[in-house]
Amino acid sequence: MKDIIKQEPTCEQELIAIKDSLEILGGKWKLRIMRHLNNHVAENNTFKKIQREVEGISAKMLSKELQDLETNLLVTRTVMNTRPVTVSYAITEYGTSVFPVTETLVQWGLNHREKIKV
Amino acid sequence: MKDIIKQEPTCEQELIAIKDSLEILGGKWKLRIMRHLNNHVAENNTFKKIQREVEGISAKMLSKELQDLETNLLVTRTVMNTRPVTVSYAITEYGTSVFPVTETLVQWGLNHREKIKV
DNA sequence: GTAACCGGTTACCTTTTGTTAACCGATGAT
DNA sequence: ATCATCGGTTAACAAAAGGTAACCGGTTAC
Repeated sequence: MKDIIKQEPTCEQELIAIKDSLEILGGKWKLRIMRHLNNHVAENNTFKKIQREVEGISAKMLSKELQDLETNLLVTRTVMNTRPVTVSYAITEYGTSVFPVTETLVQWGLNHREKIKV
Repeated sequence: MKDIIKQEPTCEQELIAIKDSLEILGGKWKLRIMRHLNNHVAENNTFKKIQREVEGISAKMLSKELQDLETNLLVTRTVMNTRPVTVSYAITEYGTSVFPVTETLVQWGLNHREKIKV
């Protein structure tokens, strides 16, 4: 007699959902990269450009994080036929679903900075 | 001639804000603990109870994470004069400001699970 | 007295994360 | 010919995060 109505998640399911999210988006860099790509969605985001603008990230980490994001279909990697060859990274349609997450983190971070200033 | 109007944060400021947030809320456990305390705000959240309900966390990690959260004024620790002594952890007023963050992560996690099921 | 529960701490270890520096082949600029 | 730029990879290493197990004092139940 189960209804088709979507059930509210239980508390346990919520904690599992957070765990799932953090497995894909957790760590120091992924959400920052996602936000950057979202903020520059119309541009040509080459490897070096991302590395310059996501402050502090090393080539090795950027390479690894972009691969992870590509694996989870959040980002695409496109080799451009320019000379010299450049590679362009772009957020996918699905990747834009991460926006609310980064947005709440931005807001919380700004608010927290205000708070501790006092 | 600066206006008092609140400025939109620049892209760089946004990335810094995310970094700030993750320094306080990042890692495997903090957001899960915060969500749990938020979901059980009316209850007596003892150490053991939290440990049972935030699945997989060890005493060591729970102890450390709760201390970190307390330091950042997101959680309070209260020793109850029960016998044997129990300790009750509660989310602070300020701690509830983290709710939007956990909420977007819950939603994203649930949605992602749906997506990869297909 | 013995065992179990509460709320942890400590030491030891592994895994993950991250850094630095060197190096690669290709292209383009001098 | 030489050097710089792009887009990385690799190796060696250090630091941070996390897990496991033993242990602590105190209390209560048997």
